[in-house]
Amino acid sequence: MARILITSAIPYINGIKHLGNLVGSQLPADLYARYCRARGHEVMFLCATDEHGTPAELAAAKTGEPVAEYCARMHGVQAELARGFRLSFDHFGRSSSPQNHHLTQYFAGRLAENGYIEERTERQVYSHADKRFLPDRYIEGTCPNCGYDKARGDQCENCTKQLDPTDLIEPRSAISGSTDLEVRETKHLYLRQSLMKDELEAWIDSKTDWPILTTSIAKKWLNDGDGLQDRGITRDLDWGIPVKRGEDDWPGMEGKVFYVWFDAPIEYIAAAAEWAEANGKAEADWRRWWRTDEGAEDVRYVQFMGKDNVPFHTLSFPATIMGSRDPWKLVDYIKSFNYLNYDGGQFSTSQGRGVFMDQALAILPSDYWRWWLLSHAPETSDSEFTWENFQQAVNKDLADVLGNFVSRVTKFCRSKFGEEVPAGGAYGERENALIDDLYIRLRAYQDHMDAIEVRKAAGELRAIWVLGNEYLQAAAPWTAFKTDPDEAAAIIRFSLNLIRFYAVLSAPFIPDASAAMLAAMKTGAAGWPGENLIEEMAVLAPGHGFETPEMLFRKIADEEREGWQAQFAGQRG
RNA sequence: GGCGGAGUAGCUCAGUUGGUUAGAGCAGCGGAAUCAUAAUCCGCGUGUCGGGGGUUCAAGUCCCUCCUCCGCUACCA
Repeated sequence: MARILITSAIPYINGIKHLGNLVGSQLPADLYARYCRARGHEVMFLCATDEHGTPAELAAAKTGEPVAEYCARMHGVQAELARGFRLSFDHFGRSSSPQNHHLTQYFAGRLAENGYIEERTERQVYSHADKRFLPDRYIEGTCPNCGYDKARGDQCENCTKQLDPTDLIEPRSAISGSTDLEVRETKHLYLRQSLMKDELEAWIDSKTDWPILTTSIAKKWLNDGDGLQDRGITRDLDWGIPVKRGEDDWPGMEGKVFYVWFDAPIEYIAAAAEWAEANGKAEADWRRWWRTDEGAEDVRYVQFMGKDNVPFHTLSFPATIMGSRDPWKLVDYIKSFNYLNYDGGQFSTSQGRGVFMDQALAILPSDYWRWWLLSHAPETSDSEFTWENFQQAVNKDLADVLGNFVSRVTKFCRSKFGEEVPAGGAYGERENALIDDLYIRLRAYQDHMDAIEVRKAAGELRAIWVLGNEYLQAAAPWTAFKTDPDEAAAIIRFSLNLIRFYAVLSAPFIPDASAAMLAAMKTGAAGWPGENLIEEMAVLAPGHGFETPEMLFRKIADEEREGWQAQFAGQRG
């Protein structure tokens, strides 16, 4: 029994996420959270929407909504989709919450007190037409290097040269197209990460068990060029958390807000505070997860994210926490993922390429997606979604191997013994041998889940399902029934117990199917199997009633797959 | 350009600190069975481990070099 704090990278509010986003953070985080709960650990699983920044303002402007309303609406949409995918957040918060306002301002105050904040005056491009300062990438113009006329202020996409907005010839606003631009001076706060470079490096070096993907990215940022750079943490925007020094105003910073990458990770903490408020808990109830001086000393904190988020989670956010010189909980393990590609290219939110969360749920139940995505999670390298692979894997693994096992056992029993666990006969050598095999694979499955090796865990779970079919095929109760009905009864009794066993083990991956299997066996979600699997295979005793379930998983037909291939070949409408 | 990741059977991928005939699932071929969603089970894998060179008694596994793909490169989030 341990206490495990789990956070998933918080999805940006701007639109519906695609399956690549889902498998990179929220879905594996949910798998781990469900597994940890099943093992009897106390879990706090938090996520939220990341709501601030220029893209949110622009998206809201596009729909004509006030940005706060837009974010509230989109938060609702994302929360509904999270429910659709059975993401078991203890709380799905919002980075725009009052709790996050308070905490973000608090952290800024503490950092300032400790000398980690510096005011710098810099020159940025202001657009009169848009009435806003423009981030570099929102400025377009002609590249001085290659002449490309849609070069962005940060980099030319044509010749890949890094640019400064002032380098551009005939610069214009990418938002309005206006050329009425002006370079203005503006004052911003910088987080002096460079002062914490050694401290951060020592901390990273102590994390010898982290994935290489995680530590190599962190070290690159620590040592690249002149080393870790200070980072601007404020912006000239309307939508965001007003810059304050704790409770106090910050002279000279009126009308400015914190930069999203400062306030977004703090939302991990604020989400716990939101959870407390939403559930009528006390302050101490959430602080025991986050303050090592208030009960979090024994908490293990695990973060899930795509590789693009690693620098912020290995450096900026830890710098924020360390710099506060408060005993806030630092992350213990960072599980990072590569990208999932779509049919030969990238998933793309901006281009609407690929399958998005709402579209996926409209096509098939969440378990199908959960199973495929998790069993193909891009852990060691980028991986690829193709419709053929999806169809084959889902049909074979879920319908043929698991679903059909449940079907053949329950239907055979119904026709020969009725819908209750049959009495008679006894488990023998064959069952003991299977129990030995199950035990070995169960241990391997648990080891992989403990290590958050998602694909390997999925492979082991599948192998456990296969053991049932192998057993049934070898034991052949349909043959035994003709000469020795008691032997057939024992085989089926064992098999019915296997269904319950599978339901328990499979729940982290396919929670709905697991619940359907338990309901069919008329049993509740009992605990995770212990060391003694012989007892486990006797939970459903002779006479225990069950229902022959409806088909657990239907198969994807070729015509359907072809239809979806065509439907998703173009851009999202 | 710099940094990082990847390139292993038709497909998707495993391959600890270098060590017996390089593995799994799917697909394919052959067989068994007929309880079941025509599902299941058994058997069958010589693939230049991206190319080349080197270290070693021994390399997919270490070193060098080249090629290809991808990501990041700090004001997108």
